[in-house]
Amino acid sequence: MRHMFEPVPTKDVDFPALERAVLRWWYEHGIVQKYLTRNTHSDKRYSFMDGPITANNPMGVHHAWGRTYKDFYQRFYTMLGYRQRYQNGFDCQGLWVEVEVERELGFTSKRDIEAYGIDRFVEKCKERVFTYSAIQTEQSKRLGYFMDWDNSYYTLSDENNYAIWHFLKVCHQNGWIYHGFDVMPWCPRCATGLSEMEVSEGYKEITHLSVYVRFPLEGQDRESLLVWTTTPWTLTANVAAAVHPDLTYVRVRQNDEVLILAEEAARHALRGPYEVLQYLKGSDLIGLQYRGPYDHLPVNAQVEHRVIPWEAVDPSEGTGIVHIAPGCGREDYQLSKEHALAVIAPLTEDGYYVDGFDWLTGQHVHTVADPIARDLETRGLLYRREPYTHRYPTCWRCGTELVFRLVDEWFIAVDPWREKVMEAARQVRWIPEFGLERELDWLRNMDDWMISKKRYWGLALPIWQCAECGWFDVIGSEQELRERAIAGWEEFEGHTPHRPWIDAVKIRCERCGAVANRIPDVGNPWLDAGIVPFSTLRYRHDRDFWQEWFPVDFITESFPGQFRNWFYSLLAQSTVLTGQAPMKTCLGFALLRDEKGEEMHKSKGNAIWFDEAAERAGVDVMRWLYLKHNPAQNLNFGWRLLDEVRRTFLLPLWNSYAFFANYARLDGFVPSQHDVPLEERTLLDRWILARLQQVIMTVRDRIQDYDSMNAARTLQEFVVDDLSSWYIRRNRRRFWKTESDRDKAAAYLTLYEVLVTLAKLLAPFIPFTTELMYQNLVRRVDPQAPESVHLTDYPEADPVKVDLQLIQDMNWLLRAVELGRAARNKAGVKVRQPLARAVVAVCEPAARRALERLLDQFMDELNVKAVEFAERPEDYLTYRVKPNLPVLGPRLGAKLPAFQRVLTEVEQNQLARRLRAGNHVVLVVDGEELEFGPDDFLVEALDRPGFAAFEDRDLLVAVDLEITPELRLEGLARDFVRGVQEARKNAGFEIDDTIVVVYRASGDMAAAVERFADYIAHETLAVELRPGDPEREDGHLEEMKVGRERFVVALRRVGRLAEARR
RNA sequence: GGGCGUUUAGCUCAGUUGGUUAGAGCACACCCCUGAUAAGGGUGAGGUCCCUGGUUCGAGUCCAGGAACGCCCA
Repeated sequence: MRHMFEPVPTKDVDFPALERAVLRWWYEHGIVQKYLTRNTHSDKRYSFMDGPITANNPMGVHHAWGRTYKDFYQRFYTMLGYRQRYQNGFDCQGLWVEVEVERELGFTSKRDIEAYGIDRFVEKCKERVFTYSAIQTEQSKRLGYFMDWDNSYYTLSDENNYAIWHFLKVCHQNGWIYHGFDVMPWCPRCATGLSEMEVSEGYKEITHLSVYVRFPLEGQDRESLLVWTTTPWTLTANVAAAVHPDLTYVRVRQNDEVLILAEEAARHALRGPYEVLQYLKGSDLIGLQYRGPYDHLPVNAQVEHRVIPWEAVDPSEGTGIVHIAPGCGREDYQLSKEHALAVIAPLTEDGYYVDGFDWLTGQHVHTVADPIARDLETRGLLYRREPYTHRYPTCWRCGTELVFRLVDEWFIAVDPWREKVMEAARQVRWIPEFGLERELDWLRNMDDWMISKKRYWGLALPIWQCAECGWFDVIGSEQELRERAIAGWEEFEGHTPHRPWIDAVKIRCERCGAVANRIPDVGNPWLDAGIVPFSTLRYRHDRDFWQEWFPVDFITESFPGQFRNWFYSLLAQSTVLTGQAPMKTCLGFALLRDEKGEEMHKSKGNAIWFDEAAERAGVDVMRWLYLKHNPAQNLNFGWRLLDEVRRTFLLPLWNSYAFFANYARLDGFVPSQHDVPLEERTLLDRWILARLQQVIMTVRDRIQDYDSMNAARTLQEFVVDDLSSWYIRRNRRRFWKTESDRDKAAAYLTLYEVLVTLAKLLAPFIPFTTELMYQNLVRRVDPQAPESVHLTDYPEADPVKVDLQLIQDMNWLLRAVELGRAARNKAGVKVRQPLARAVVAVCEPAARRALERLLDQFMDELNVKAVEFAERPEDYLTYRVKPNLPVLGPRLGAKLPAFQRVLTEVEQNQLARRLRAGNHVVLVVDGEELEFGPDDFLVEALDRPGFAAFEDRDLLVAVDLEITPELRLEGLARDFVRGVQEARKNAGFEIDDTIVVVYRASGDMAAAVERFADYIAHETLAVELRPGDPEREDGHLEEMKVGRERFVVALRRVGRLAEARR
């Protein structure tokens, strides 16, 4: 028993339960640790850099996709003997964490946080990060992800933060860091700006009061530009009016005034009759000065208002003249820089008007639309008002309508190094290839990098600024800060470099000598992630180590978004510090959607959580799904798809493995006790081994090219088609025959080799299932073997076993078999019914040789007693070509009879073949050459009487349909066997139970059972087969019907074959 | 407005350097096989390979122009 294989269950296999057991075993036996250290002394190294996962929530199935790639490629290189770091990373800092903590604490604004205490709040953020990084670690382990989990990096670490300080210092030394302004979407309730991503989540249909307003021209009497806006509050900050320079505008007289607007807009903007006085081009209006609607406010005292050009003006809505308020709109602000316009910022953080706005000062931005409209009306500036419904951004947290607000922020100028970083991007191999174009497009067009955010939890930007004179400096390290600190160091010492502790430290203004404070802003979180190739590779402290691992060989992340986030920050920071890209290959993958292709959302109820998927479907199924998928394509994830993977791949693999293990166990087969040289094995044995070598070569090649999709497809095809559906099915009898001869050993050895090799080949894909296979197949019988499949070497192809000729020959056989089955199918003769002969017509000598070589397989598979080769396919399948009268009638008219005569004279088979190939033919009808196509004819295929044939290009297979009484009895005997086998199964007998069969049959069936009794007994493991009265017997009773024949059997278990054998 | 991608069977997708008659899975119909397989196989039906033009002996594949959809940027 010691060296026997374990039995393998095949009924209702609970893969998730098996996986949990394997997982436990791995960690109990230190397998992961051994995996991590098995190449410690290798001179080959493979450098993978993990993009940090946001440690803010449990893992989703979309994370599992990326983490499967990460694990997969690292496992492959481990099995190839490469030394690696296996370091995972967590992204810790940023608003996303703050938002969740705010939610936990029930906060709604920054004021709540400040009241609570920034220090306590920041600690809460850290806590949350550690909570979820621990959860994600456990989930990743469940995924089978082998990493050095105790060595994970956290972007909140001191080292990561100080490494960014170093980067910013270098930027500052180059003079790239500056303080500037920008206009951004702002939630007045939360008192914070929102990123683009946040904004895009919160669009709603909202109806606003829109107004048409007169901007009276300077020096003209009762003549105005007509402008339209959906945000009346911004009129208080108006400084310009924009027109499209190429568009046609009109001056129109209406009542006692003149209005100017786009010609195209006049019809929908104006109310009542009007008279066009003049047409002009937009460019004619540029430079005109006008009186703004709120010139009388103190803030507008010095502001000049004029008309400027803007190509984006669209006359299909509004008036074709756009009101410009640079302090209240993003494009407006951009235009203010181009045209040197004044910038008026009317709002406080909370959305109230600041001083200088007269009666509006102290009013809230969301309450002033109507008062402003009334005010304009009173002063004769309102042309008309109109409710307007549009999609408008709201805060995704609290639903408040956003406004655009001018804020002061810190930037890194990018123009000085834009070209260099583009060059670095070109050094990277992008998968898919279009990744390069995307990245270059972003790099070409990106604005200066805004690195500040007015929040609490994040990188403390190391910028100290003098409140007196505006001087600022960037601190590059903790040492530098300590040296330059003039106050607050004691307060800070012992804390992480975060707010609020870091804020206590002051330095001396080098320009005016005053005390300089750290600016209160925190950093952009992509700085945190982009510095990782430095911070985690000891760049600041151990350059040799860094040199060894940098640049990294491989990174992989979901690409939508990352071109302007991680990929960007990686390239940018590395280019600034080293002038080169930090990675050699970047594999991007698309988005994970639900089964219908829609985005998964908690609120929609279509989200699938990782834990749920792992427990319901199992992670090997998930991993196979991910690895088999085309990464460039969105993945429509769902239960049906997971089940399909289980059914179409994992089960056939498992059942192949179970077949071997269970029979080898019964036979007491021990691989090491047998040796059958290749040349003594059957053709099928040699064929499956030859195919296996091909598979090894292809799979290695595909993985090395980061093409898991085609590696997986190759393997699946091999497992399902070659191994399960062909090799094992064709060879079953060799395994369950009772004699233990050399042929049986050859079969076992062959299947064993294939399965063990497959376990290793598949180990990086499906680590759990392959471990189960390996433990049973290898470790049970060879305690000297590596302890785990994940400690073995990746298989290498053995050139001796490659046999291309045999593979080619087998392909001929497979094709011929298919045709034979199709022919039987056509005639409605099932395969279980033996037939006297098949006829094969082949043109190619190579094909005939191939089939002759594999003739026994052909005969057995098609259940025929003999095979003949024929020269002329038309002897077995002839064609008749008939005119397609509804088509030809109208065309040929009176020539039709002549045409029909011609048709009977041409060689029908040749004509048919040409037409079936889609070719046109020329026929001479009444002395005229006419061309005809396949649609002009009806082609009928006729079998030779007594035969059924099927052909495909250069190969035809026909079967002789004559069923002699002898053949019929044999067929019935096989039906009887099939019935008894079915009954055995239904009775729940073991495969090696021997039985007594009592049956009742009549007519031909009775004759068949009698005639083939030995055969039946042998096939069904019946020690006794006796006619009688099944109803009165003990045991399992079953009634069967085959065609018109009925029979009843009773089955009783009497012993076990295995006992008899041993 | 610019960039990138996608478009192949009802649905989801493969399709190598241009090369027989364009494939798979799901779904549908009929049939078959099965003591490893609650699996699987065969056949059928289902195609304007988005459109137009070009290169070529030959284009789903290469080139040009266009359309629809998606993502990014403005």
